[in-house]
Amino acid sequence: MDYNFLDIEKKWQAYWAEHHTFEVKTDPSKPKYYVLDMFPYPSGAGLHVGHPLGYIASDIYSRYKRLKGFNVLHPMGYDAFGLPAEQYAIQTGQHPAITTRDNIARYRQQMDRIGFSYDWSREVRTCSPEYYKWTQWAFIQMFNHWYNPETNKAEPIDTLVARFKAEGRWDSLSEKQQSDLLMNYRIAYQGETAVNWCPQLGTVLANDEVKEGLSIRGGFPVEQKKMKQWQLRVSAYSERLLADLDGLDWTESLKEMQRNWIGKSQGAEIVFKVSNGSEEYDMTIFTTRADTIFGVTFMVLAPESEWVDKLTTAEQKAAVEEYLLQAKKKTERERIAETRKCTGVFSGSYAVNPLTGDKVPVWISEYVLSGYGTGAIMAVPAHDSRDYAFARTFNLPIIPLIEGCDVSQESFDAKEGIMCNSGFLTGMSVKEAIPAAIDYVESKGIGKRKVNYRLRDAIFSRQRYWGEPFPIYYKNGIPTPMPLDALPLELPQVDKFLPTESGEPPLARAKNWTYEGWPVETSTMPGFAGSSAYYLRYMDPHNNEGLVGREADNYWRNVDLYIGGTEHATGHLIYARFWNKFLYDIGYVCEQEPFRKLINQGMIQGRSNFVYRVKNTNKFVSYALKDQYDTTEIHVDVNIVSNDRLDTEAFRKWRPDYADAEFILEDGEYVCGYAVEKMSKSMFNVVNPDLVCEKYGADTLRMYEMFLGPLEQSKPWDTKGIDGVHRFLRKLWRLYTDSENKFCISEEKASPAELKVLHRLIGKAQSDIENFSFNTTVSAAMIAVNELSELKCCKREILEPLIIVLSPYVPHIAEEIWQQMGHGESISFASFPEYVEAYTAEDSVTYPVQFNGKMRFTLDVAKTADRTEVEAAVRANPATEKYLQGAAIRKVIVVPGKIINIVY
RNA sequence: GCCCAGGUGGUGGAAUAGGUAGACACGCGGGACUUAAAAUCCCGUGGCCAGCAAUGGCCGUACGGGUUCGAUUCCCGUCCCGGGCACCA
Repeated sequence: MDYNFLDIEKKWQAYWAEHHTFEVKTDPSKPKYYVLDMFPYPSGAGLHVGHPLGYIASDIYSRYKRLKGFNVLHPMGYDAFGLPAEQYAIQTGQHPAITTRDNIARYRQQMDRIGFSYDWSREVRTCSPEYYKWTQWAFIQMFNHWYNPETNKAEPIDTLVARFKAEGRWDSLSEKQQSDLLMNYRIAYQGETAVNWCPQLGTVLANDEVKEGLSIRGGFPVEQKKMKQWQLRVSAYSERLLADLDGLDWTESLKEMQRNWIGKSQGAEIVFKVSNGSEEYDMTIFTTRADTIFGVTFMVLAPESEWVDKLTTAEQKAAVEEYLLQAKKKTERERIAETRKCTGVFSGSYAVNPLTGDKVPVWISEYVLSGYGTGAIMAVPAHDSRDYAFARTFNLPIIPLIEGCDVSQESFDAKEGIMCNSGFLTGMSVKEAIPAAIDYVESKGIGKRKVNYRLRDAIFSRQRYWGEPFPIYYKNGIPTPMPLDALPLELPQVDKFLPTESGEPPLARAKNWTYEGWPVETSTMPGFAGSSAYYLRYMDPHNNEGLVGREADNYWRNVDLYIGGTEHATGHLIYARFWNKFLYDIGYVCEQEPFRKLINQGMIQGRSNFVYRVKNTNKFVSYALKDQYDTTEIHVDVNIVSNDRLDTEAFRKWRPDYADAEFILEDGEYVCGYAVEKMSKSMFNVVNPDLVCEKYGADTLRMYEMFLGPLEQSKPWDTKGIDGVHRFLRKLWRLYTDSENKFCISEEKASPAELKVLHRLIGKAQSDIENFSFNTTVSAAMIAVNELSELKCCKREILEPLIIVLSPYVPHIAEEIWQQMGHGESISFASFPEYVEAYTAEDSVTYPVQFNGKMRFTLDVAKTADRTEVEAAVRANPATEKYLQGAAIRKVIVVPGKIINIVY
């Protein structure tokens, strides 16, 4: 074998590890660059070829930046707390720490084989006490701070206590009352809230852990339940989280996702007088369409609203209670299934429209959410489709407010047109009427401008074992943080990982789960806790004094390039930004934003293969003939299929049922069908990177994953294309070796033609990598190597820069060649070659010449010629005369360097 | 329903401050070397039509219009696929 990738890769991976090649230190003499991958959850299934896609891209970029003279921080670790290990523990009794440790070992082995340039001395695991000490520390900081809306930042809770004291609202309170009061302000606080409760998992889930009323992990039903939970006051940061998006180098679609998630809307709060017949109240509602107030024909309360009790009249009491009961019984899933089915009940009370004085009924309906605005709305059926549907169902009046709009079939929701039926607003456009209406209610003292956000506080408790324990104990029932020197509060041993018989979380099973005799919090933190500040820990992973030291933070600052999946858009990426901003507020870190540039790598999908079994037989019919039979489509392991041709012998051995399978072939072969699906075990389409490395080598794998297509795009993995890349590497190897596989390199001066090939590649590779267009660089490299091998070039002057340019992509082969060339140091310490136009540039440009847009011939014109000289040259050319056939030229269009078009 | 991204050969994909569409690779067909296989190398490969041939013509970047000497690229409309949000007043 000529190019022995197995030996080469083994050799250099060992060399890098032994020489600590990729370990970095803060070095103020060099510019820093921080490249981060979203760290993985180490699942039991190991890595498939889809997982390393982003890691390969970030590794290439890291290696490139090192060649460009940057001090590159490129770390890796594990997001190691999580449900699968815990579920496994419940089933088997195996401690999640053991499962996790084993899975991590497997991940590490698989990653090492691909030749990543991680600084493993900085590895973090979220489940290790040395790490989660700082997660707990941050939680205590959040507990001890409040958000001051005047200064727009977090401040120590003492400043708030001082205010209360000054206002005389403090000293008279009991300790318990003081604690309850402060809970309303703390950034990390405990509060009663409706949560997604999953009985089967025995825990609370975040919204992004629930899909269509089922848990993402396990697919169990999830119901709404009111519970006292730890929460993080993320909503306080809404405006900053929104505004600071503008300065980030993220894709527009991802920023848009976050903007929608934060959901800023500007409107007004307006006060309506409401009366249940005996008592009158002021009820505040929120609207973005103050202009439509003349069309209010009823009001609606959320079923959970506190107004429901006050406004339900004696006559309606039975009906309302019945309705509330029905609403409560419904699971989230049923509510979703019944979307747009109108339900509701009349409360018996009436509200008075503050502008018209009209009396309108107050209804109660599920379509109004308690968590947004004030949990009560003014309904304008003519101009809101939800109000419209409700009005139609319950036969409530609909008053159109915009000239010429037709509301007989549907509402007119657009914010355009001229107002009518609207008192002093009549005649204005909607755009004028909105501020005019708000100005009016403000001047009358019955309302004010108001901005609302959809972003909710994050629920931070999970009733699980495998997470960070809260460093909180209950002194006389008052939640109290532990002193910092008590951290880390380590996870205790428990006999089982299930909730207790009385429904308490698993930590309640721990013996002596107390602090100074007081009970300790039994819930644990959610998955996003550990992943919210891990990028800071990498900067200074062994610091015992703090999460990150000041010097390290000042040097590394924040992540320059973050690569990971788009599935974290509204979870991790919001929480980490929030967490970072909090640490910034308390003066702990020097940057407001954690991730400057973000790239979302696409998913690599599986390419599944099918065989077609003739029903009730053990015969399998080839793809083209399957329509002649009644068949069942069956997934077949892609590892026994090559180029869609089934290895029939391997198939018989695959499963006992198929041992005596018969085949109906076409042209002597069994052709399989295929489909692009998610890569998963159940579809038998998982391709393991270890096997690819075994067969083709890590360099081939790395390059092929890039060659597959643009990084951001989802694309199917198809192993058959890998041969082309592998062939390229062999060709590259042969540039440097003779027919006996002996290394040979010439010290001769390079020719202009050779230099041209090299310089074109350098130019392309550099601009491509800066644009993260890795796939086209691979193509350019193939072209360059083809041309050089045609030129039989084996000169150092060409081949040395060439191998440096390619080294980020194929580091093992590059190291080997670099060493063979006589260098003592790793190629990682080389510098990226400069593009120098050393070859004699051609002195003429070849123009394609078009006639009325049709390409006819080419013309060489001096490079220095300007537009008029080019035009003169083409007019004088005899071929022009020939194609004109006597017609007169109307216009000659010359695009310098590109094209000439003659219009006649 | 709303928001975002996209639609190019048999396949993955190149090329967009408007300028020879299909780079590069896979697959396929043919050939060379070989006892044979593997490996390697060479030639062809969007469709249709004409020609013994070199070659020439027409059509082609989801569909229909528009702007332009010239549109995969810009504008308007339609259809389709993917992603996100989904009673947020």
